Amino acid sequence: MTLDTQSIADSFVDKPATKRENNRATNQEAILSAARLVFAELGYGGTTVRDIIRRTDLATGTFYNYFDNKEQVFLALNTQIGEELRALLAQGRQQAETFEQLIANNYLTYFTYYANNPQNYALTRSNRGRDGANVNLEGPQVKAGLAEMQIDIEQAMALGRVSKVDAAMLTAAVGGVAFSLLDDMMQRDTANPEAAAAFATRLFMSGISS
Amino acid sequence: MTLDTQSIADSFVDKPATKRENNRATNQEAILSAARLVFAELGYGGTTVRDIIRRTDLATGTFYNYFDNKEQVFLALNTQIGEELRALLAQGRQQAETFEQLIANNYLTYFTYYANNPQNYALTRSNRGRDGANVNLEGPQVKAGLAEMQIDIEQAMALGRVSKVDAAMLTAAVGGVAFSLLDDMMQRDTANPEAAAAFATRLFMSGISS
Amino acid sequence: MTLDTQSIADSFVDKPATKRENNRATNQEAILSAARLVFAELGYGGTTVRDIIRRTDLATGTFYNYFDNKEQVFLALNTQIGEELRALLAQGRQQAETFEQLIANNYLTYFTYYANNPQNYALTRSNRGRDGANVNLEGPQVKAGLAEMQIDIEQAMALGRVSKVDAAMLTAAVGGVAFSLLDDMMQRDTANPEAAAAFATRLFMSGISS
Amino acid sequence: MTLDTQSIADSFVDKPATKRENNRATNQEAILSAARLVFAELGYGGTTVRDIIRRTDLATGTFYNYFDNKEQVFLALNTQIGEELRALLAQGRQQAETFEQLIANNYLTYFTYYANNPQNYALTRSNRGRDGANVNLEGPQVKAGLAEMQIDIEQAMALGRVSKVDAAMLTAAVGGVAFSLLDDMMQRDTANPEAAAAFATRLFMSGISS
DNA sequence: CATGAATGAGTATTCATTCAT
DNA sequence: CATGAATGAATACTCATTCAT
Repeated sequence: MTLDTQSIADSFVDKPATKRENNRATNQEAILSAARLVFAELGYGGTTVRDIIRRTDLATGTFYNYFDNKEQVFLALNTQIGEELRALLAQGRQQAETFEQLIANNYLTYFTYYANNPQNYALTRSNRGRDGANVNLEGPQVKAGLAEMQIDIEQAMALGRVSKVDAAMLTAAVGGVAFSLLDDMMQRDTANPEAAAAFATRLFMSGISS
Repeated sequence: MTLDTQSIADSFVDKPATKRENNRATNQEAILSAARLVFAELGYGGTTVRDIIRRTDLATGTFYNYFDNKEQVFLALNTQIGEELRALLAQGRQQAETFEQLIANNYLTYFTYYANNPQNYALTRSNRGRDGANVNLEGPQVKAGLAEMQIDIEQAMALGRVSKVDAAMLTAAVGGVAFSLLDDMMQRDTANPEAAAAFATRLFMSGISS
Repeated sequence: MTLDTQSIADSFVDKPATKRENNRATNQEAILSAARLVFAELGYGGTTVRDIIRRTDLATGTFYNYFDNKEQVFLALNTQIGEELRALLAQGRQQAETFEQLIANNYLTYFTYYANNPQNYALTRSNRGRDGANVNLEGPQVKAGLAEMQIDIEQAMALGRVSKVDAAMLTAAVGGVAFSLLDDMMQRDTANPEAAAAFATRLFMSGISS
Repeated sequence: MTLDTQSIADSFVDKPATKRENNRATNQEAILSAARLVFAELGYGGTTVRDIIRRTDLATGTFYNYFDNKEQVFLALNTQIGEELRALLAQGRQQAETFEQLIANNYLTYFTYYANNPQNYALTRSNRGRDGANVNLEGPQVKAGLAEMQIDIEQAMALGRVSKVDAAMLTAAVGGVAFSLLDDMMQRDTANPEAAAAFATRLFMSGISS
């Protein structure tokens, strides 16, 4: 976290960060960091702004200098995770030469990411906004990620690397398996991303018939 | 549901309910019905008891003559749907002679049920607040349903009808595909349960490799 | 209790109690009896009409056929105890030939009554009305009892049986000692009305100077 | 109380409170002051937090910035009075050289205190709901005060200044007479603490026999 | 900008009382 | 008269947000 802040500050090379700017970045990061913990613990609905600010050495009013309300912090947090993860996934797809590699890379990346960031897993699982949207399946980041994957899937179909089926359904299925196997993996005593990825890949490549 | 209504109607013929009993049943149903709508619209966390009874011509206090609190109505609603659906699914599995039939029957039953009960779909998609639990994946009814399915899957494996793989993972995958294809189907203009079921079945039987 | 009801019914000799009249007396007594217990347990403020009726096999609505509200039952209960006790006290005073006897008789009667009726003691201690009145010291029954005692005290003074002091103060003091020694006695493991009465009598007759 | 006010005023001179600190003290006092009035009027049970805050120009939520609930304000109020009074009483006993002086000092202090603070008298007379406890006789402050007095009484007995009797009973009697004579005094047109104290003292020293 | 007290709308729940049956 | 469900006013308490310092 210190690293992040540092690097953000460093990027203003020309006009070196004044004390104030530094504080601004620090405070914002402090709020995000506290929010990540609290959302993971109490869930979105159960979390209050005061819960977040309490885990900070800031005052309640200060929160509103950085975010409009609870939803915005939550969004920022999810955007952060989403972008990070989507970048990793896209990279994995680009390096794939076969459809199987594409699938395998993506699952391994996905399961490994959360196995290494259980904090973010908990956050992802705590989702829900006033509108009843399930961020797990419907959050803007997830939608974006699935849309990107669907494009690559369609491309693979066009290239004949995979039999032509309903691309939307296939994408949905890939996502659904990802979510459910992730849950299965995370509630086991020791997470085994490789096993989960292998299972999912085999399923998509050849099914499970005997 | 049609059956229920019918049997209620029948009971008026044989043993006419007193006006009071009648009223009691009517009110209970009114609350449940209103709750179904509101939960679907606002989600579990976003729903207040007042929201529910506002959609009723009953007084606030009356709510508490029927349910202890918001959670209890939600539970009642989900139990109702869950039991109904699980019964249908179990029946479908029992009638299956091959693993493919088992999978196919279940998916068709599942997708058809929600296609015919969009109201219940919306409810199922609304979720829990406080504890961050996602009813879609973790509600007691869903858990029970998946547990039942896992038993049948293990049996199929024991009988050699399907290759032996990690039963928990397979069950999770079956569930994940169900949820994600359901979402995909429901947000299309016209739901096509047969297509979704066929897609899912083929996926599990032979994968999608070209 | 059965005796009471019986005797009330018996008093209508000419027009022997119909089943309904009998029920009316029975129900009223059932409510009073339940109320006595509940008030003693929960205090006046903590008691609800439903608490009372719950200890009865009557329905909520029935309560209002017998009493206007909680306060009225409470009043009825206190009136009952008050009249009973006042009668005993008056009798004791009438039999006294000296002032000492008067004091002694009254204290012994008073302490003995509550020692034998701890239920009523608890009730008496639970007092309070919406107006903040302390029934212990200010309830109408207590006021009446003290007024009666004051008359006898004034008479004793007129007869020269006791030195002339402010009769109101003396009456208040007699009452205050009664209440405080009663509390002291009731919270001991075994109540000793004789000891308490002896102490109080000696105090009023000759003080406690060495 | 005069002293307190004075010292608060003094503190403004030396270390002028910030406007915020000042306001905080003002609000706290406003709540306590309003509570004193309302409790006196409606009794503890009859008082609601809204009743208190309504007599203030503060908002409902503000109450909870200062006190956890109704009970806490009540406690604060009683603690305040109790400590003040107990200090005065203890001082009076320490200055006494004979048992008569001890009794006389205490009664005079007690009656004078309430004669000068009728507001506090009313508060003291208001009482507890839920548990049926009578603050007049059983509040923690009163209990503490009586316990302190009992110790001094036992000491006086040990020193032979007063005949040995049951110390608990004697303490209870002293308390009972204090409460009842206080009530008697306060409901007269003009309170006469000296007369009440003289009466009580004489009673305890030599009784009232002719 | 930071602070943290003040605000007051909002929510769950209770309970005395009424009234149709 | 008995019943017990319906009523809705009332209460305690929370929390997002504002704003004077």
